[in-house]
Amino acid sequence: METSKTSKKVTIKEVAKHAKASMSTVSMVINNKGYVSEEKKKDILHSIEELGYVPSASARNLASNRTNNIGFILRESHFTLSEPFYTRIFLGTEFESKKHNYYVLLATVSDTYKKKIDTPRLLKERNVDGIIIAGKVSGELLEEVEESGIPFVLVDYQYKSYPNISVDNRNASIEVVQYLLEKGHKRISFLGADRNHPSISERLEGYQLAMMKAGYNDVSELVFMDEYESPTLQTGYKLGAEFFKSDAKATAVYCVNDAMALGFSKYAQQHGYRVPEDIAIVGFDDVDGAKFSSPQLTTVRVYKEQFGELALRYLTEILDGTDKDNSKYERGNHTVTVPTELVIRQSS
Amino acid sequence: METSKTSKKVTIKEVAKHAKASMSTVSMVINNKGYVSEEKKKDILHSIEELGYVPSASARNLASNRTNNIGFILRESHFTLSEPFYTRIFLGTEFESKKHNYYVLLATVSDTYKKKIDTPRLLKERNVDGIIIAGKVSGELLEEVEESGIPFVLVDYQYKSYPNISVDNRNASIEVVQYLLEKGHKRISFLGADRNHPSISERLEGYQLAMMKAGYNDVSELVFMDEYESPTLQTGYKLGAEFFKSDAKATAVYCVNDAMALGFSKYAQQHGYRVPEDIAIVGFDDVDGAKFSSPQLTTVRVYKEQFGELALRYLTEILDGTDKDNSKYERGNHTVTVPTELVIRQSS
DNA sequence: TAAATTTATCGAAGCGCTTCGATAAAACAA
DNA sequence: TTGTTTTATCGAAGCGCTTCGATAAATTTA
Repeated sequence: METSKTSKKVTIKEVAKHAKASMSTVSMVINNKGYVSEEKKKDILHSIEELGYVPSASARNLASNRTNNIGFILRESHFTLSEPFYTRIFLGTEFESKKHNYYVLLATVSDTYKKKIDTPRLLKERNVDGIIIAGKVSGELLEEVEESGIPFVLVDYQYKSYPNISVDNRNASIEVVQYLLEKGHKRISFLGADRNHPSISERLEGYQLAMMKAGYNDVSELVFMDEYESPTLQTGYKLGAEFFKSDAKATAVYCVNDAMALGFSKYAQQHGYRVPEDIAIVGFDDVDGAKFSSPQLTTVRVYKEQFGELALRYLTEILDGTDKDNSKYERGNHTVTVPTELVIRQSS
Repeated sequence: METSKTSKKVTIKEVAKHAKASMSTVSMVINNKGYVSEEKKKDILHSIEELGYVPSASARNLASNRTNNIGFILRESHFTLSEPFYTRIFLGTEFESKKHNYYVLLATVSDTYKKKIDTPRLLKERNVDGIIIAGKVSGELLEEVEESGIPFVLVDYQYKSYPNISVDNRNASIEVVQYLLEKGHKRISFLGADRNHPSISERLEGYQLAMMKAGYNDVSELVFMDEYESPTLQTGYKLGAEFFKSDAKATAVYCVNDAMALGFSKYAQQHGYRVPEDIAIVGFDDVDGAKFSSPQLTTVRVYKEQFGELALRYLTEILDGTDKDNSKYERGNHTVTVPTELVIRQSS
């Protein structure tokens, strides 16, 4: 690409003149649609190179009535979490957006979302073609987005039958249990929290399913849930106390996430239990801390970037109307599932 | 605001008709410029409300030759750091951007930036009015941005005499040393790393200055630097070993950041030194971990969100040409300084 | 009181694209 | 061969705004 002599902006008109074509033909080449002969196309492409032409986003947007922006809505507290889970998802979206020529506009919403008052600007101004909503957000917001008519997908959260990208929680749980059974564990506990969170209940279901399949029909005394707490390190620690005081007598614990696993592990070690000799521990998420804990935590890895990528891809498919092929979506037609991987480390 | 009957988009034309004014007058009201009588203004504002008019971003941008976007450039690795330092700065920018009616476009660049190849799309397409660059980035990138002619400011990094927002490192250091002296410490050590990082060398200078003022003219045996390492937990741990083997005999250590402080603290405690009884420790940054460590870390708090806010504000001032009043910028005319706060906890 | 300036309003051009016919040549069918 | 359909190209309208004069009334200045 030659840098043009003057730094004046090159327009499609000049490209057209240079390539001895009409503006419309140039436009067709740029957008790769309509009928253009190979020669003409080559000429035009060449002129574009030569002149260093870059289309003006605003002009295209105005003319085509699209914005080329995707909104990414996230709760503020989720964004600044020290574990960069959602940050990574956002990054994945960012990456993928380049391929599809979208810009991603981030909008954080407060945890106490109020309809009409806190409406993200990008929604109000309709400055996006589609929206990605990550993590659990207020139902009011979801309804507002739906009312707007702007296509959207949820990531790592489910609500009604809105399209969403989710971790394959059930299968991941089954895999964990099977792994633990193969390791020779007879009694495997489940450590959970907040029952309202879809991910948690799905993980529990997967666990129950796998246990049942292995002949354990009643796992109730093996399940430890702090149903009204968030799945944090503290909750894990607390449940650790309950666990060791109970007569669960499990030799392995499957924790609903890494934070809880780390909390549980801390309790265990502080009270003289060796990990994994006395008690094996498996977590979920594969946060950074999992690899650096001692012992290093066996866990289910979730590919966060991929999560964001998939969300964007799914959304663009909806936007481009290439969403026909629902066959590839695994659970029903509104959920896309991202695979996980069991990462075996020292804690099991 | 009434929701219009049909969900068809309301344009400025309809507002004009409704308010019995011309499009140009409506435009002037929206942009708050030119001459418009109070009554007319009221009418127009009323019509805007009534029709639920929201200006089309693309149309304004095309007509006014601005984009209303601000680019935020960040190294990818800085974005996914588990300590959300830059993430918070970004968030601050996001917040402030709402007030100024800008959208923030994030562009992450790889750590091995290659000119022309890795040029962020928003730069190539010139889809921003101004750019914020956070943290240390490749000089090539900086030059490319400069060449583009798009106004920019650096955040938490300095390069040549480009406009930047920085922590007031010198004064913060002085405050730390004075605090420690008042606490009765006679020998105060400094723990640092990577000497090329402007922040680190400034903190060292501040330390030296304050010590000198207190009558300690030669602090060389009190300073521990791993000049070619990054200021990480590991580096802090390593320097801990050096420190206790040396004959610095300091009773307090001022660490260049929290990560190092935590590493140092870990070494100290593992080797039987009590914090703060045997050795007082002060960090820098006030990361989340500082509050949760044991003992809780005394540190210099940096207001990350404010950082981002200031950057955006500074940039908009440049863009709007309201940058005349340089008097408020403290060190020279290209650096804006954000204040810090000493947070006293248990480690000192 | 006349001239100059400020205030108020409007029409129209134009920002740089996309897209909708119109037109015609080339390819295919009947 | 004649009619259809497909391929190729172009001109022009128009997307929704901003902004530049033009015009004129109101206000200030000389």
